[in-house]
Amino acid sequence: MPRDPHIARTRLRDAALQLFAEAGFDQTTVAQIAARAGVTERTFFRHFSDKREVLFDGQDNLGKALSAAIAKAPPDLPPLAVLHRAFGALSQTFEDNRRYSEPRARIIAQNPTLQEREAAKHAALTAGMAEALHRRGLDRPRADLAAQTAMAALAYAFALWLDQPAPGLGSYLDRAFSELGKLATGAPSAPASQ
Amino acid sequence: MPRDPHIARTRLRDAALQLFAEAGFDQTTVAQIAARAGVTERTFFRHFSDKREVLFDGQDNLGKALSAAIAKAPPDLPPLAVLHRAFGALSQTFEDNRRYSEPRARIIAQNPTLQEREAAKHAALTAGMAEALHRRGLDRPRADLAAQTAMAALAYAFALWLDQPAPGLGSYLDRAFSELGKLATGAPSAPASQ
DNA sequence: CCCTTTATGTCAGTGACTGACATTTAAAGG
DNA sequence: CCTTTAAATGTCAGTCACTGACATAAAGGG
Repeated sequence: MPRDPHIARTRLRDAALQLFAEAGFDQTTVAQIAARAGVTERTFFRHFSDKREVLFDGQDNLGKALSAAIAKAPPDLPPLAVLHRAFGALSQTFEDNRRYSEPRARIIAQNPTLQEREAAKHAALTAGMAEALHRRGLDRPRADLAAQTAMAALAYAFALWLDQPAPGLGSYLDRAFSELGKLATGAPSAPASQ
Repeated sequence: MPRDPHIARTRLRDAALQLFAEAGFDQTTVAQIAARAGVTERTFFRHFSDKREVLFDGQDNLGKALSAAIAKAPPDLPPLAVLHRAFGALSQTFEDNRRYSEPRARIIAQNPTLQEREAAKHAALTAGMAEALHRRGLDRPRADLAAQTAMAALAYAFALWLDQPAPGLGSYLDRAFSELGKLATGAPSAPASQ
């Protein structure tokens, strides 16, 4: 058997993160990343489908974990409650990865094409969640709607948590899902925070 | 003053739509689009920032119209109701453009990078709506959450309407926003439609 | 008819990404 | 210990999206 592909992959990921942070995404070439990782440009593209993808490695695992958590939830729970619990079950994983999430978020914030990729990843994650809900017996349109709504709540909570880790992602999630119910009936002119 | 740029732009848009439909997005080169439009490749990139963007021409107008509709809504309306009305006000425009929406949707459905761009456009639209809500006095977090929730409802209604125009986009919108309220409390195992 | 403005043409160049084929590595089998 | 073998990587040529710099052409005003 050949050399361990995990080594090259990890080195490529680290090299890319460093270079993007140092010089910016656009100013960094794939050749530079490969050189720092000690491999060839061609090898980079064997591990990552394109230059952006190196920043989104491991998203698949997240999707699978979410689907599993959704499948395990009690069968008579309302859809949004199912998703709320699924997010809660993974909040510790997010806490553990905060070290990587932070610089990554800074890089992505500075480049439109990366934001595009992130939006697509969110959409894929959402579709996976909707599919998991559908397997529980919810019809597809409602499953889509619930998944998208829950992803909005997650993004809400995640942004607050990135800015200020204090009470923990779990608390922010509780807050976000609690806000959801108030939107249709709540005060139309709540005091602007900014 | 020089020749009318609108002519070249329109010809490029039409040529691209034709070629994408005939041969697919990946199999079509920008040089081919430019040739069919009777201009140079360079001119294509002066009108559209990249190859994908030609399929999303005019999205800015949509965003501006939405922001205007949101600003005009009665000040004491709940956020989701404001967005529901704003969508309704533009539903006729969507009906008028159905001829283009349909082939466009088919092309986008066959290419991941185009779906990526669409996700990004949705995100930008959502951000614009949230900004408009914020200008009405809603705090930013709640404005974001409301905008994202409403976009989920719009996507829901739009998909149903693309599949079957029958009762009109307005009716589908009413239905989508009505479903929203039921998600948190509704039946967990509604009969699967498929 | 000249001058200015703006759209387009021309051209050379960079860098992302791919296909085809050769080469190396590490483990399994004898 | 040597051979075999499959997976991982290297090499190389090529396409195509996209860009910067400079030249040219088409209105429209004076």
